[in-house]
Amino acid sequence: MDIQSIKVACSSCNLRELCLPVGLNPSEMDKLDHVISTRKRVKRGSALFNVGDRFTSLYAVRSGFFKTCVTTADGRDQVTGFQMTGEILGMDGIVSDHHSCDAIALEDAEVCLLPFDKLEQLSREFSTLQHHVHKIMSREIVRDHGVMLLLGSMRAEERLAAFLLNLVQRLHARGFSQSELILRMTREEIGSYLGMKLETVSRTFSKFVEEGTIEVKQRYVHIKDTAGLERMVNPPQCRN
Amino acid sequence: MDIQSIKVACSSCNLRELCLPVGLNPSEMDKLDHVISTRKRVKRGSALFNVGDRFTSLYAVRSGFFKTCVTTADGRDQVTGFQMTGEILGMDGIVSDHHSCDAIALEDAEVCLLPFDKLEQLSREFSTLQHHVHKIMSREIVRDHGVMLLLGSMRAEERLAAFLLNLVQRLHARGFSQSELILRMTREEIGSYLGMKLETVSRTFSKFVEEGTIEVKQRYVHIKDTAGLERMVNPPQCRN
DNA sequence: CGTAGTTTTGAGAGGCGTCAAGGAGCGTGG
DNA sequence: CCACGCTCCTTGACGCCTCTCAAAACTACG
Repeated sequence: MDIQSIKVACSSCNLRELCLPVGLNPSEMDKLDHVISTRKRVKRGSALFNVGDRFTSLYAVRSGFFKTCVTTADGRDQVTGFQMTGEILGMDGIVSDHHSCDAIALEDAEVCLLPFDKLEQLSREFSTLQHHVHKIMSREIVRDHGVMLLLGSMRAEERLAAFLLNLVQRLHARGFSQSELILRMTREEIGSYLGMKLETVSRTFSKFVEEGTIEVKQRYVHIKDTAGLERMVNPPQCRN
Repeated sequence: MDIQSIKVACSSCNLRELCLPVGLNPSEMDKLDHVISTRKRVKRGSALFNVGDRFTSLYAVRSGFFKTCVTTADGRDQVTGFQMTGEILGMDGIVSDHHSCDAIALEDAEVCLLPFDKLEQLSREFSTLQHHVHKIMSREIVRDHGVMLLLGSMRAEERLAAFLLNLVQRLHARGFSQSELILRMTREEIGSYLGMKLETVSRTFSKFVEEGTIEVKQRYVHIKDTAGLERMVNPPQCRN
């Protein structure tokens, strides 16, 4: 059987509570199964799609970890997000029928293809799915606004604290620890996402370690003082 | 007649080439007219919606100028965008049924209400509108990614140059000059959007004036050297 | 014409970037 | 099993860009 086109079904997927099908009833789920039929493997370091690729479908991360990034004419690039299990990729491509960012797998990954024309067609048939698609796009917009806030008005420590808290929170929602995580990206990629240089990321990690807030061993991070990180992001007593 | 609920029609609106109805045929436009029936005036300085307000509809800017901004717990806020004629506001509210940012009119404004349930209903009836709604949301996502790039990897001069170019380009698409504009926002609001302090914004304006790239008189800006600004954003010969 | 809001400009400080060197982890091949 | 090289990470020294604080000028508006 061709590994590139495994037959799959949302209805029997253990991610259905996280992914596209949340909130659908069995009959709706059944219809969705007809739309989502193929998976695709992406090797670590290779692209799910690149800037300029024709947009045909959204992708749901089945396993693995992705980054999306945009690039300037002069070669600087900016990581715009990290996507994990159950999250949806590719919405940037709808507006112009072509992708406007690269999506790179940070570890061997598998995605479910959601052909967009079929998704639209099914959305016209039942409003639950339609509204759900709208919510997913809206969530992305709200998330982006949060990143803009981070980039526009936080300092290095606050950015990294917010980043770590966001990561563990998402991992926790997937059944992982609230206090331990393995970073799937390099310091440079973290820095690109947070608008700082990799040296500053490294120094800030070291500072957190000195303060006893976290433990770090390479990609492994143990958050010893969640409240401490939260205080960094939202200083409680400077409210005016 | 109540000024708060003017009967309106997309089909006879002079913004139909910029706004929601682009690409619809006459019969589709006719259906859209049944959904979009009311306008609302918003005075300069007051809010179209605030964080936490219940989300019921999108808004199309009919006239005037808005900013949207998010706020941290400790009172810092970040302008996430400026919206002008023909642009759509409110998509942040879909995901949680409540708005996650404030939308403030920077000058007396008028918006058309697009009740979202009716918009979804009509979207299910014809795919042109459905796809168009998706495109509008996707465009917002792509725009946000651009802002993230700007905030994450550009210096003050590049940010302001990119900002001015973006503004005139959008104004030009609305029939205004390619080289002259009136800023509707304060230096502080520009700074908040671009992730810099108002003093830095002012200094950077002054620098551009000294270099002869622009003329500035308060809110009035005349771009004398568009190519010069473009060179600032995309340095041509530093490619690797 | 006075007052509040906005903008400009200056001086000084500090956070983060830049440049550079060294170290740790990991896969590959002998 | 160890050596080697590669990538990634850490740490230091220094400099610059931007922030902070402050004062003054300008505009708008009542």
